[in-house]
Amino acid sequence: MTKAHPTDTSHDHNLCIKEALENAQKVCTARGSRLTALRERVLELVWQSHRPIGAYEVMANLKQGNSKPAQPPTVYRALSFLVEQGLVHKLSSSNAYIGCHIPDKAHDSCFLVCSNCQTTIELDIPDIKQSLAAHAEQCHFSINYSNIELSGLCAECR
Amino acid sequence: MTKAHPTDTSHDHNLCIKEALENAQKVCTARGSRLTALRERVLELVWQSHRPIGAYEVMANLKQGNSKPAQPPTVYRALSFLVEQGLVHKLSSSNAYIGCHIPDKAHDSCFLVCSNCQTTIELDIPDIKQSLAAHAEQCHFSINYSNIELSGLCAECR
DNA sequence: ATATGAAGTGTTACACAATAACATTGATTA
DNA sequence: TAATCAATGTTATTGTGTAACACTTCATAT
Repeated sequence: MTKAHPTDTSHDHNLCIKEALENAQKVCTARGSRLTALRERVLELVWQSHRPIGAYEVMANLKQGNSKPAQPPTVYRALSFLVEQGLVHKLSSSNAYIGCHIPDKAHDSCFLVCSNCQTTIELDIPDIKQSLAAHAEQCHFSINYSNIELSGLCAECR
Repeated sequence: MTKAHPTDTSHDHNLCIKEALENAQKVCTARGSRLTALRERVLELVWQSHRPIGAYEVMANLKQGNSKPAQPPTVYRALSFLVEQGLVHKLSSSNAYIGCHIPDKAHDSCFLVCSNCQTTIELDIPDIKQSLAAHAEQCHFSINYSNIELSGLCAECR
């Protein structure tokens, strides 16, 4: 099931961020990968945004905040790391990044992106992946990675 | 069902292209939209490519061929028109365009993209769309447009 | 036929997205 | 502590897409 969404005023999003960062640390140490200060800061910025955030937006926020400013390659490297680790997903239809709620286990997700407010919900839909794999198999095609982005209107906006 | 793929040597792809162009004309006149010379030429270039083709690649091919050279806005406008009309789909994960086999009726598709040879198969999967809509509805989300891109290995490459 | 407005295309310049290549710093480990 | 590799800094460039305005072509009504 999906956790409360950032725009959901009924929850403390700061706590949400804090949990995500702590969880990320746990995940990384368990894997022997390093969540450096920069990477953690970028992850924090991604989580702070209430909608998918672009790389240049992350960069701008780094400059504004108390962090050391960074150039595009630095930001992209941090984001790539986070995506590799499954801590963050990239939405290719908007070139934007969003924090992952279930970074522990590898998974492909399905995203519901509101075309009005950009609020984005991540769904875990194993049954659909099964079904897609079956369809693909009929064409003798084997799926490695699935990118599913659905746009429409969220509960608030419709 | 899916038509023969461009890389399938058992079929005459030129015929394929010719049919697609004729069909496009039919569709457009039926709708009262105009498939101009430029738009038709761009559509032809998209179909000629044996894999999804980028906007700048289309532009380069226009310059090379006997067509009048064109600037980016011109090419993007033509491509946008073709996408609007459903004659062409855009793959957002690769910023590339591919001809649609079933332009007559509005539909969202699912694409199987080979990560080795970029061969791309378009699947029509109404059952999965149903299922996705049902999942979305549980979050009070209504889907307008679905973008499903699956990468993996095609029959040839695996 | 021809004026008129809308749709389409041309052109220039620019904004946004991403990476190549190389220098430097920081963290392990022999 | 020297050597090594991972991470970050830096500069420059490539790739993707659009804003804004000029010009042309097409459809239609008069």
